[in-house]
Amino acid sequence: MSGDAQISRLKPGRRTDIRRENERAILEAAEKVFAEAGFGGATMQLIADMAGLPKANLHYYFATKEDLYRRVVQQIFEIWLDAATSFDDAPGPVEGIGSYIEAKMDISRTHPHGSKVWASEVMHGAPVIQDYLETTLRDWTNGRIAVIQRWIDEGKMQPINPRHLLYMLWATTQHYADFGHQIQTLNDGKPLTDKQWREAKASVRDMVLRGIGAI
Amino acid sequence: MSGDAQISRLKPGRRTDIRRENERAILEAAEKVFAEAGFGGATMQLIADMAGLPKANLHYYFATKEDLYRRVVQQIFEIWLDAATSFDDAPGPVEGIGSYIEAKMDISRTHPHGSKVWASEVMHGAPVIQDYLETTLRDWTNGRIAVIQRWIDEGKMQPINPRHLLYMLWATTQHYADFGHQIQTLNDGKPLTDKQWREAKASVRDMVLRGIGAI
DNA sequence: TCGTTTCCTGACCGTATGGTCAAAGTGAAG
DNA sequence: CTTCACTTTGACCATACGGTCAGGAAACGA
Repeated sequence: MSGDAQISRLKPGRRTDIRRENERAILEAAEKVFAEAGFGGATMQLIADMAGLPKANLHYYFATKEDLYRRVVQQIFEIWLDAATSFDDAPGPVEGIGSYIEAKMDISRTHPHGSKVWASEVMHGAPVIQDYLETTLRDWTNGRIAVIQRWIDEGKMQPINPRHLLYMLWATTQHYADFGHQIQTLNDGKPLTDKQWREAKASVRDMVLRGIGAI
Repeated sequence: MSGDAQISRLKPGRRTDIRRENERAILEAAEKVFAEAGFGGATMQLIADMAGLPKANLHYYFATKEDLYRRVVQQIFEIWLDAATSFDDAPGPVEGIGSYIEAKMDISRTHPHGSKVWASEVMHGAPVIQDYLETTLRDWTNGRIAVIQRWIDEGKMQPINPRHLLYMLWATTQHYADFGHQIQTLNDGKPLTDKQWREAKASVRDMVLRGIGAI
């Protein structure tokens, strides 16, 4: 944990805004702390400090540490689901999978903390979001597998196993968030520049699309 | 954390064996607990219970929780380094990268806990093994990049960015360990069978090798 | 057998953490 | 201004955790 600056907290304004603004600041701080320390290593005190609130105030908005954690995990899950819309209404794998990769790479750059929290949650056996895996994610996966299978049947790509293609998409894109520290270290300790991010996206896109015989 | 059985601990035997056997049992239990709970969530008591030893005995062999953790992380790192020998003395990418993928997929199956501990460590900013990243891993990476670049120059594969290929190799293979729980859930809650593992390995291998234009 | 080193372990300690609570502060409606 | 619901907060509590220690048990060499 480095000496990070305090998360910005805007002026409260109206009564309704107070709640929304404080919840937002808490969630933003929590996402960062959970990502950097894990659920067990994170402390409510640290989250409170980063959000610029007394610890007792956190428990006013979120009853328990687990409640707060659950909300953070749900957030990234919904962001990822949204990113998949491009998948469906695409004529073929080049557009569908290509844009999905781009979207997920963008999220890895803009929401690295959320990605890490998700990864941590799944690695620990998904104690909090197991039901999501068994319902929403399972349905989503089966839907996408059907789309990919259709593209295969239409001869638009090689007859690969759609399931393992999905795993490859998740693995390669999220790697840039979850292992961002390792990547940065191997990049002479400096974060990837805009140009390097474009190259990363293009590399992943090209290798995957060529890998499935779509280009 | 599910109600896991106790780690097997063989009979002590001679004086020298006692130390080796107990350290082995502790490390095995620690790997599992750190993987399932994270560093912050893991407790020495739980590791002790799983190793079948009193907590005070853990501190006899490992001074602190961090010492124990460091040893666990080093273990998986060395296992991965060993798996890379196949990379060097290969005539081309099909053999070199192909066998590297197979080796890393095998490790994901046999050492899922270690892989998770590594992932967790890197996600948290590598507080314990940062020096490894900056020395051993960086050197290793540069060496492999040189090999890949040679293959490209020899026309044995497409001119992709070697660095991003390495990231793809790490991401795709380790995904089967780190996100094993998610994969199992999407596999009707059942662990992958031998046949499914073979298919996973073949899928990753084929997609990657085709993706770099090696097949 | 005896002395010495290594190993074992229950009891204990200081600290940090998640969570509680009562009392005070504050904005808006009437 | 008064009222009332919403918000804020310092002080506090029970618990759990990492780590310590002293004394006993077991293995080993002579």
